[in-house]
Order: sequence, then structure tokens, then C-alpha cells
Amino acid sequence: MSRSAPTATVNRNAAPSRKVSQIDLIYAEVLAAIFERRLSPGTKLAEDALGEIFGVSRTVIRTVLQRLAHERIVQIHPNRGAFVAEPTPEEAREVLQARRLIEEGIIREVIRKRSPEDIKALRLSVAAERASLDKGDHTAWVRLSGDFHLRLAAIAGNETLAAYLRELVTRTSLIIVQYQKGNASSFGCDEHMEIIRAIDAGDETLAVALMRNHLQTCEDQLHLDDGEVEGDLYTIFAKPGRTGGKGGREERK
Amino acid sequence: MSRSAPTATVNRNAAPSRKVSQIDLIYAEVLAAIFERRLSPGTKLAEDALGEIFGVSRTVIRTVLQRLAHERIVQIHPNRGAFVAEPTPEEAREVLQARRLIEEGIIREVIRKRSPEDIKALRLSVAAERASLDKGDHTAWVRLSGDFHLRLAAIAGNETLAAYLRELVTRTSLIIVQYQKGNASSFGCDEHMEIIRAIDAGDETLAVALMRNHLQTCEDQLHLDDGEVEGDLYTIFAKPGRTGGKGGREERK
DNA sequence: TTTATTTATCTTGTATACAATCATATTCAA
DNA sequence: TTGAATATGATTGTATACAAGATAAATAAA
Repeated sequence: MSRSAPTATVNRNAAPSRKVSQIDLIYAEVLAAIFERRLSPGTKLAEDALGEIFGVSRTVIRTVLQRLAHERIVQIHPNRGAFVAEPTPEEAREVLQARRLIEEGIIREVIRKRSPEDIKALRLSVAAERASLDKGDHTAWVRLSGDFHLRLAAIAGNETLAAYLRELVTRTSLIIVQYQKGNASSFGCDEHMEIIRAIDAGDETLAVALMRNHLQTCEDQLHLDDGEVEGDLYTIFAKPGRTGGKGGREERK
Repeated sequence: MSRSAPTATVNRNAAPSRKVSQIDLIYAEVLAAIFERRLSPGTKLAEDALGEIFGVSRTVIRTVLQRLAHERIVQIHPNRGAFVAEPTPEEAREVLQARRLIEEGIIREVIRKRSPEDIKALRLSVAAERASLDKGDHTAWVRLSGDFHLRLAAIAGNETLAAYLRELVTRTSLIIVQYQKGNASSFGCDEHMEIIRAIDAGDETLAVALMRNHLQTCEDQLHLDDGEVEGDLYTIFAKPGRTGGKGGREERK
């Protein structure tokens, strides 16, 4: 709680608008903090501290943490507390494999159901991606990049699959935070564009292959192999100022 | 709360064994009640009543309900309470479609990774299925039937996909409770056996086709079309003793 | 100095109390 | 008798209080 002053009590301002529950707001806030690397994997999410920060009791914090735990963004150790999850390399591979399976199915369905408006919306989505990339707004790009995949799921029209993909996309973001080497994956934009073209052309085989490659590329840009123990070593031999920025992890289990 | 006396306060007996949390116990208890048709879709799950029944406070009941809600077994209406979900025909089709997609992927993986012990365990699982079916223990059969699919997921070795399939299997049970016509699906056993044979033979194309057919058969045995409004009509014009048993719904929203 | 044990403090788990919202019943007017 | 408005009761949402467990510190023994 030492440096998070700027984002504290953000929801206090828009208090009268009770249309969106506090729980959703805090949930989104925590998620954003993780993806913007303000909260590192392994960080403890103490109930009291979060309650203080967001101006609510532990009761609602608890609800948020349980939701995040169900989505595997947070891991709850009974009687010990909640921590930002540290997905293992194995889990990372599983998530990407699950995405390949689900998104290939979605692609096939999209080709069957697509309308010209859908294609147009997809192109706009990728344009926004490119814009955020040009602006150097990495945070926005992460969100928009995920949006593209979620949009495909929406077109496919299976809400159940879309919900699972939403979770997988979120988990992918956490995985990228932990395992991405350098600031790669700037090709994502172009690959998304290629996929749109294949869908527009109705070429199922190509579209599926492109999606598979796209997700494989994403996986290849992670360093999942070198340093399987890296997480533990880092924890044990933690030195401040390692990653250069002011993002030294504050608390670890 | 009028007739559930026999199952009430079950967890009080095994009190000292705190290894399994109360939450897991109550969660399993509620789930069992739904699948054994003691709780009908649409039934309100009042926090106070459940707390009284299980001898805990609303706090832990709330946690259970939120977990069930995340898995779509329960629907929470803000400020109004939690109700056993009433999956729509559309949702039912989505769940089955998702299962086809995921389980086809799992089958392919199983064929790659299977060991002789795996095949043996699968055969035993189906044998147990058949035994419960012969004994007329429908409740046990529902559980074992789901177990077969979960076992395949375990062999495939992707914990992430397995978790999703677990949810889908659970939702399928709820869907069957709501839409199954007669006591059909006794063929499930044989179809499971056929799938095992195809896997054992390493015939990926056949195994995938059999799984697809199996799930399609399951979907076909539901009456999803006649009576899209059936749920509502039933609610409005509910008459006791309709389904023969003593399972008249106790409370509805 | 190192290791084991005990104590103290802090955090989570659960129960209870209060506030806010919704459903139902009653009253009043048309 | 029907309809709207109000009042009452019940249920959920949130905060707080207390109990149980875990971490950390301090003390004692090797």
C-alpha cells in the first residue's frame, strides 16, 4: 500500500452511479493493475489493505478475490491469503493450447455466420489496435488485442464459448506479463489483418491455419523454457531495481 | 425447507475433519440436490434457509452461491436472491456445441497420450456405469457418465480444458434435468464403449466421429424445440403431481 | 552460533448486526 | 370491484466483531 496512492479510492468519485456494482469496479481495477504491471505475479492481495484502498469492507474485497480466483488470476491459499497468480510454464502452454482449440472452432463458426458489418467492425478493431501501437500505448494495445479475439467469439454467437475465451484471454495477459521477452508481438496487428482477409474470403482452411500460427507465434514469444525455476529464484534472491523501473515487487508470500 | 429434513445438517457429523472446507461440502450438497431433482430449476435458494439447514451463517452460503453462479448452475438476481438456473434451449445447444468442440480436441490428445493403463481404467469406468444402470441407480449413473468424459480429459492432460469440461458436464446434467424426455440415454454406455475401442485402436477419425455422434445423440434426446415457452407455462400453470413423483416444486420466483 | 520452542502479533474465516432494497399486504380513491 | 398509493414485512448487501489459524519475533536450549 506504499505507492498506490494515485489510484486509491477511485470509485469514490462516481459514487451515485450505482448501476455498476462496486464489485465489478474493484474487479476491473485490480485486473488493470495487474496488466499494467503495477501488481506483479506473486504479490499478496491483503484484504484489509484493498478494503482501505477502495473504501469498502473486507466483505466485498473477499467477493472480488473469489471471483478472480475462479478465473485463475488470483490464487487463494486457505488461511494465508490471496496472491496474484504465477502461472507455471505448463499452465501457460495449456492456456494457449486451449485457445488454439477453441478459437479454431470459433473461426469455423465465424466463416459460416459472418456478415459484411462484422468484417467491417473487425477491421475497425484492428485499426484501433494499430493506432494504440503507433501511439506507444502498450496498455491500450493489450486490451484491444484481446478485444479482437473476443469479437470473433461474439460473431460466432456461442455465449458459453465466448465466456471461456474471455477467461483465457485474461489469463493470457497475465502469462504475457510474466513470460514475455522484450516488447515483441508487434506483428499481432498484421496477423489479425490476415485472419480477417481469410475470413472475408471464406477460406476456412487458411483462416484456421492463420489463427493457429498466430497463437503459436504468441506462445513462441514467451520464454517458457529458460528458467522454469526463475520465479522461485527471483523470489529467493530478489534484489530491488532489477527490472529498471520503479516496479519493484512490494510484498511476496 | 419443508421436506429437506433428512439431508439437513449432514456436515455436522464429520465436524472434526476440517480437511475439506464447509464450502466444498455445501457446494456438493446443493449440486447433488439439483441433480437428484430435489431442487427444481427456478427454485429460490434463500440464504437464511440454507444457512439454517447446513448450520452455518449466510456468509458461507453466499460464497457457495457465488461459486455456483460462476458455473451457471445458479443465477443471482441482484437484491432478489439466487435461483437454480433454468437454462434456455439456446444455452443448452451452446453447451453441447462447446462440448463437441472441446471433447473432439481432447479425443485427439488422448489418442496421442494414452497408455494401456488408461484404457483399462476407462473400461472399468464404463463397467461401473453399466452396473449402476442395471441396478436402476439413476443418480449414480449420471455421475459416472460424466466421470467417463472427465477421465478422458484427465488423460489428455490439459488441466485448463479439463476444468472447463467439468463445468460443461455439470451444466449438461442440469440441462438434462430440465429437458430430458423419458428416461432415455441408456445407450450412453455402449457409445462410451465404442469410443474406448476406437481410442484403443488409435483410429482418430473414428473416435472423433463417435464422440461427436454421442454428444449429438445426447442433444437429440432433449426436447429443446417443442415448448420453448414450456418453462414459463409450467411455472404459471403448475399443477401438483404432474411428473408422477413427489417432486413438486416448492418455491418459485 | 545455531536450532527448537514459546509467545505475540497479524491475517483470514465465520458469525452477527445494521442498512438498503424488494415483495407483499393494506388502505384509499375512483 | 378495480386500480393506485402507501405501509409493512422479509431478504439481500455491507460493515463490523469475534474466533481460529498462521507468520514472525523473542527466548531458551544445544
